[in-house]
Amino acid sequence: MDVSYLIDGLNDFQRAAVSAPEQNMLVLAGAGSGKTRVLTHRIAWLLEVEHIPTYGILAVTFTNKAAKEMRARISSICPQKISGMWIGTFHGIAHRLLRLHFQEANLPEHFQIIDSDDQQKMIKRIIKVLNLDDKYYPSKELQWYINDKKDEGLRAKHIDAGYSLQEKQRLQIYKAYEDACQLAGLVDFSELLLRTHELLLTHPSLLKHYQQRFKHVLVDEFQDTNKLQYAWLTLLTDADNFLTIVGDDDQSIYGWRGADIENIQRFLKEKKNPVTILLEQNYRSTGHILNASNQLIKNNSDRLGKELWTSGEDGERIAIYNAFNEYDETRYVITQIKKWERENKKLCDCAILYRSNAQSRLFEEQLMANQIPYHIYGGQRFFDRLEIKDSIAYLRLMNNHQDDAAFERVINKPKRKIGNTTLDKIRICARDQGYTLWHASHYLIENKLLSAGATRSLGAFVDLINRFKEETTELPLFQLLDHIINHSGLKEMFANEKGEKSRSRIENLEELISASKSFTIPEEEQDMDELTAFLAYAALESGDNQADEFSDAVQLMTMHSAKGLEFAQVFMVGVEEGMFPSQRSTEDPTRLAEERRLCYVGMTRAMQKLTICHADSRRLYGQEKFHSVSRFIAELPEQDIQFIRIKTQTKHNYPSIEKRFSNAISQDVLGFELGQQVKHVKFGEGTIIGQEGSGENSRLQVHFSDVGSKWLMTAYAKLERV
DNA sequence: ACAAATACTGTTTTT
DNA sequence: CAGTATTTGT
Repeated sequence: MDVSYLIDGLNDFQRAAVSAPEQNMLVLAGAGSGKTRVLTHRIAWLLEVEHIPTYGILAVTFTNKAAKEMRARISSICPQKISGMWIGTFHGIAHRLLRLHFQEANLPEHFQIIDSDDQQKMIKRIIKVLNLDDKYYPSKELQWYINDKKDEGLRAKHIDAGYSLQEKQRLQIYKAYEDACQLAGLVDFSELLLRTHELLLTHPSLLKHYQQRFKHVLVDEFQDTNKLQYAWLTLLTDADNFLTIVGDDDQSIYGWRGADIENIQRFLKEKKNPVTILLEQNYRSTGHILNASNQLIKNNSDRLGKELWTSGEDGERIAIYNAFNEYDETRYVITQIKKWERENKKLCDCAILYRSNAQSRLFEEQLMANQIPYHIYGGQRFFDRLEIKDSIAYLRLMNNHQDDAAFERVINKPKRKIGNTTLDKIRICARDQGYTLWHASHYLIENKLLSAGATRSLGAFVDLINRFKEETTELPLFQLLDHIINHSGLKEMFANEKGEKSRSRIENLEELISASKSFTIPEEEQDMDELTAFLAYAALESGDNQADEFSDAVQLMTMHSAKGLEFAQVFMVGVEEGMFPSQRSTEDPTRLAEERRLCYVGMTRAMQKLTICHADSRRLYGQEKFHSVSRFIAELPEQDIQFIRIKTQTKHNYPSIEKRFSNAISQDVLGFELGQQVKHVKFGEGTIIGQEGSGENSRLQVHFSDVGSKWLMTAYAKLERV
């Protein structure tokens, strides 16, 4: 059979990876080295050449987006083989296994997935019900604690509190949370993985079955795996089968949420005869960008070692712009974008990358003011919206009456006269009797333990849910949702809300119904009923966030969310000590190294043009902060960068200084004149010695006796005439 | 049960 | 400073 189409056009190393014999393999794939291509072609190779059946392959990713892309690309290579192949996220695959083996996993048939919001609320309730002070035990911290332990594979019973009272109480909360989830049939994100791991560990025959089935397990972005995910993968491939991991230690930027970079070394040490293949040829960026990125990342120790190169041009040098303040930074970026636009290049090829989300605000404002379309990534996801979660909660409660998280959410939404007093009674009863909230409600009603009014309201709620269930048993999903939204009072409640929100909420509800209408059960999950599959979809899939990705707009996002993307022109902004690296990372070398990797990720997003900005001063938390240039900028080699300075000269063909002094300026620039004595809040007294631009964007050069000459934005510097 | 006042807290995010 | 969370007062 001719399989040349699988390796044609690949470089030697890519080809080696794709056509390697069946073995444990590490593909160390640098940024822009054609990683996804290699991974998908490798899978096609296994199918076509090694004759692995489709069900013999398990491909794991972190995000749904990546899974979707992989599926699409494999199917474009060998369309007839795609069905039946397991491609999914860690959580998605774990969920599928738990559904298939819910009994062995000790879960109720209609168990539900809760997101971290629900999880926090559950924990909060448990802390309260245990009579612990939430001052000493903030739910957020406990949530962290619990997820941390789960990610290490530890349950409450595995942990020894020693003599620490605090640890003892934490464990008590952890335990109570575990019990409450078990009772209610709820599984949080970490639990999906932990449960699956335990399922395989405690059922050797099942484990053996999957080991024999999955001849090859392939993992993308392996540097982001945590301890539990590693254990999961190695357990699954601890037989006559193989594990292929693809990743880049230099792009590990999720250590703070448990990703363990050591997993790569662990793989090399623990797996049988692992072969390493390096992909270093970069098909994305120019020589200057690559060289500078290489130099930067060399400042990290403990790297596996990798150096990107290109056969392409050196390109333009990296521009380093030293802004006076954050306004000037924004102004500069916008000027550059306008210039780009004038060259008839596409706005969507430009990205503004920042370290923290808060930095997007000024850019939004100014882009809006300049009528430049933009798109911000990382907003709230569709299924996370309040109105959507409320509607889904009704679905969940109908599907599984014991779902405490859903119960809490909708019991008094819309208002049905069930207040805190009644709710607390239900919670306490549930705790004392070991019941779920639904069960406790029944108990309280039957034993007449509530006031007449409360009994009536609570009874009405219980009846409502039961009635819904009866009325909708035979309805298709979208009609079911439609029924709930219209008859629960939710729609009315949102419609009566004041302001813009009301309209958008109703729109979202309608979109939810139409989403459910077009929802189809994934092929590999045909065994699930429609409702279960949809609920899982709502919990695990964020809902496509970038709906308008086809519109031509400047892209704004954090450097974290830029990973995996590429843009012709990239602006990295706020590259200052204290911002990037962030203040909190500066003391700890491990975290600093991660910041550096993040910088590396940011830089390697750029294909042609990279601009790095830093501002001398910016307002932060209501205070003016003075930051020095980021050490990362200092680490870039001189021959690859170019410092941009604002020209004092009349590059825009303005009249000469003297002329401007006598006419245009004085009215144009808010009444300041050359030679005028002024006072600045921070810099003291000085003399105006230069001017540039006009109106909002005009700048004045002022010579201060204390700090020398500075360029100031006229509109923001708040200069006082002396 | 709700609005208003006050306190608090400021990386990064997917599932 | 600005946004959220919690507490307070009616």
